[in-house]
Amino acid sequence: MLDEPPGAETVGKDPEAVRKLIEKIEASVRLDHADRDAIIALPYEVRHYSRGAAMVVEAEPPHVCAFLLDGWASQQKHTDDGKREIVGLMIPGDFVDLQNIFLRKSDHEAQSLTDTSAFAVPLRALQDLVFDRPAIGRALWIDALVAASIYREWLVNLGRRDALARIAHLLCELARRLERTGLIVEAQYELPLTQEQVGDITGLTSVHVNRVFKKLVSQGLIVRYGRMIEIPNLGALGAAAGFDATYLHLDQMLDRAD
Amino acid sequence: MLDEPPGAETVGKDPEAVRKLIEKIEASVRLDHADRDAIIALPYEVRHYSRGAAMVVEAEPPHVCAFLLDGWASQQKHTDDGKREIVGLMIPGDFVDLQNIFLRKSDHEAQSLTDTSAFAVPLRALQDLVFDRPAIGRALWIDALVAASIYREWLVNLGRRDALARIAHLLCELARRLERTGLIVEAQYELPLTQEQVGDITGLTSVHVNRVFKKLVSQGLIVRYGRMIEIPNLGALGAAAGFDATYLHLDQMLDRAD
DNA sequence: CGTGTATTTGATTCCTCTCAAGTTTAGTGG
DNA sequence: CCACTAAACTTGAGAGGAATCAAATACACG
Repeated sequence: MLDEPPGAETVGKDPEAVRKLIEKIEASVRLDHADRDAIIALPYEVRHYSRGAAMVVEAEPPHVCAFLLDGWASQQKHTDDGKREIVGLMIPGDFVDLQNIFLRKSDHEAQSLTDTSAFAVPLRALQDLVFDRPAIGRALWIDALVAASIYREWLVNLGRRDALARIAHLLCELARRLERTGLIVEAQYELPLTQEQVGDITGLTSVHVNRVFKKLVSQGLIVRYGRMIEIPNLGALGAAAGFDATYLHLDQMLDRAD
Repeated sequence: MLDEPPGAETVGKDPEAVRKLIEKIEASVRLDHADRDAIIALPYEVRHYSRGAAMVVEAEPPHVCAFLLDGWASQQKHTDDGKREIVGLMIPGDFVDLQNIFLRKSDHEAQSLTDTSAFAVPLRALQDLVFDRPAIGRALWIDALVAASIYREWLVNLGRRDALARIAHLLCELARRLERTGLIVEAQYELPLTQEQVGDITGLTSVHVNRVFKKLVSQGLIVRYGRMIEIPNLGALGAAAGFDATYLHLDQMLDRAD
């Protein structure tokens, strides 16, 4: 059905994956039977991507939108002299390419940061769903707008915070986002990013990221076990970061009476 | 009909304003008669805002979405220690608060940078329009997604470019955006921003912005007459900035055959 | 024309980068 | 299962770009 890019392997159907997508959408809007049936009727494939595989290719017309079932992915752009900036992170439960749903070509690329599996839907089918099923359309709007809100907060992070606050802020954000997916256990989570990638997110070099990590550890704000991060006191880390979770719009995820 | 915030003055109806909104939407999608009638039937007010007036208030439930008819506006956020970051710029033809259309409270504030006039529509009416008229819904999706694309490019700007390239990039972007609105005359446009505001966009101090401006002038990349900026050679400035206009998705603005 | 705002300029400091090298970890094949 | 290798992490020294502090000049507005 869909062409298969390198690094991706199609594994076919999986009712469990459909259930996860419905659950995700129902976190922000109320669906009726027709809405759920429309999702169930979506043409789709579950795909596995190996670490580092391209999920969205820049300057190409996007054909597929992927809902992340497992693993992490990133959006990134490059300057003309080859420097990289990671402009977005996607974790399980996020859409990888909703940003391209109505655009003719992608202004960025997306790749998997770990081995990932995703629910891939042809763009055309998703576009139709947005207009045919208003409740689903609203959920996708909300998802895209929250992603934009995160971009705005990252702009503040890069523009107005020093290196320590930037990294602390990133760690706080990930803690709050992973919490919702149940990926936090005893204030710990795995951060599947190299220090170079953390630098590409925060506008720093990997050398400086390393120094800041050590400083965060020495101040007792985090504990590291390999790539596991423990945040013994999220409030303290948040204070160091100037973190305020409003921009994550977590309240959108509760049931809304309208 | 709508409550009037301080600094804003409602001036009532204006058929010319409705025409401009329709024109803007028709730049990206094809509308039929019913679509146009739905826009004409929108409840709205034309409002004037004086320079510095709040157009969107942070943490408050947004009630109105404004389409900018004249003047410039900005989106901004603050760190907990009071530093400001301007995360978005709106020029005539942009929506001021589309980012909040489906969110319960705003994560940022918006204010006018000059005296402005805007076409203000109650959010509820705009939400209904998105679902009742798919063509209009698509146009608003595109607008929101292009705004998000600009956020991504600004992230690259802050994370990976030095001061000179950052400011050069901003000037290139504005040149291309203003061009579409006919606000460029003989490679010149008015930049209604103080150097402090340019610093708030680019993550720099006003002192350093001043020095970079002088450097851009001494290199012949720009000429300044007060707040008029002349770009004698957009290609040269673009090269200094590493500017690539793809992210503005200007091709979305042509007619699309689908 | 006075007054507050914005711009300009200089001197100094410091945060982060760059360059360089060593160490640890993870992955691979014999 | 261990040796080998590449990638990732760590540490140090020195350089540099932008911030900070301070003050003077230019400009807009009532």
